[in-house]
Amino acid sequence: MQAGADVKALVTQVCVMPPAEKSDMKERILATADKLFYLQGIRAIGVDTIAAEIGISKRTLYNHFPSKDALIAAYLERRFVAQRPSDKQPAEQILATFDSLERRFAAKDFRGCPFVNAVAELGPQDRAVKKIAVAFKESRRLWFRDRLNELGVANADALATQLVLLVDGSIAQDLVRDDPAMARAAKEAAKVLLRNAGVDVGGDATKAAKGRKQTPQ
Amino acid sequence: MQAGADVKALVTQVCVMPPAEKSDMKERILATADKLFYLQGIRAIGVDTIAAEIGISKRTLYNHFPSKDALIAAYLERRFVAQRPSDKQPAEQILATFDSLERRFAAKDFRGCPFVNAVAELGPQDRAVKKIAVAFKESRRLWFRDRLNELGVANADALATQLVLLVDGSIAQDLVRDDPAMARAAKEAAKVLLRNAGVDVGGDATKAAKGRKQTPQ
DNA sequence: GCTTGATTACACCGACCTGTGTAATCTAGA
DNA sequence: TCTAGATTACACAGGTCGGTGTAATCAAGC
Repeated sequence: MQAGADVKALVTQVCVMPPAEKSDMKERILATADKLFYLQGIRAIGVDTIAAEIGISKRTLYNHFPSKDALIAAYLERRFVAQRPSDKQPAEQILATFDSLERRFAAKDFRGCPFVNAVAELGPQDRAVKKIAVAFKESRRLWFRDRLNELGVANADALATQLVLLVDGSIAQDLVRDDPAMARAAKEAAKVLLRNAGVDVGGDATKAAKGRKQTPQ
Repeated sequence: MQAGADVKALVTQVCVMPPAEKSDMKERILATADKLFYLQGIRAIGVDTIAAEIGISKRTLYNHFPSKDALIAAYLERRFVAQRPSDKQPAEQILATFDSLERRFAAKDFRGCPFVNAVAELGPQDRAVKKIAVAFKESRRLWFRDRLNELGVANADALATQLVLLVDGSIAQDLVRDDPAMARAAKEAAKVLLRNAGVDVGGDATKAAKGRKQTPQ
């Protein structure tokens, strides 16, 4: 499956359906699976647990999903949320990503990146999971790249990669340390990288510069 | 358990014992558990599998470890390898970290950070696992900070945090993408951050600067 | 009323899991 | 040779897991 198709499918799912209507059983199952899978882990949660949490029979769950694997795939696809368009300046949008990250870190139900976690849990053998995880990571990288291109940055592609490293790095660090400050650290690093690429991100361009001394070697 | 104690225990374990001697059963179990846990996942591997892989009975395994949890803890503690001292310049040491990372990414048995994976797999409820994961992450951060202090960098602490973000970010990205270039991207970003802090990392200090035109390095 | 489809309860399967109990066997050292 | 500890095979307990089969129930639309 491709990134574009995933996003399109999701947008259809989210936007076309009347919002309050269709409290579909399938959606209820997915929402519950999402909560439990994400918070407790995919392997840690059995289908019985999900059914019990909703108050339905296991048979009903299996009427909507042919297998747990299918439920896992649907869970990840549902997590593949498209970034909503913004009218802010590209540089602000990029930096706002890290503010949003910090807010999510502070929430006590944050448990890292569901895609990375799924790959870590299910292993590289699970091609389907890996595929959607790659698609998600790449979609975010391309989002950064598009913003950088809007800014006229020359090496937008390489810089976009570096920015996603900061995003995923802060997520991994927060996962083990529970420290939302990781997002701020990532933001500061991002500012340096952007400034170095000629982007005006406000503040003094040489603010953090010049550690005391260093010996030329 | 503390980071310092862990490192000390490990150094004892590794250095004091004659290398070829002591093909201890305990060590054989640990080595096999390490391979299987790391490559396939902790939850995916049962104690029977480990025993069968070595060719011993499950009873023997339980004679050396009181429970699977204890084996998991020992596995992670064994992974807590101390960085060996280097005579290279601090800046080189820092950058060499990313070269080493790239080499490990290229190996086909690389499966991300065992500590992050364990936390992702076992969940935040497992306090013991989380504790050692935090200790490991912090020890690496402190290693960076020490090198930066040797360089006389002013905000060594903040910069060290940013560097570990790049390390963990590249690990997470490589885990899902299988792309060793993530390590190079992290290294380039690290160079920019170091340069911005006044560290001489070789190459033109303003080469990548200023948006528009420049040749790829 | 009747039909159709969704949902229900519930038993059950085979597989795998961690962990234990036991009694026999092997091996190294005094 | 005797002893003590490690290791063995093997059965088994008690549990969870994913998944299925079946027959009853419920609700909506014709």
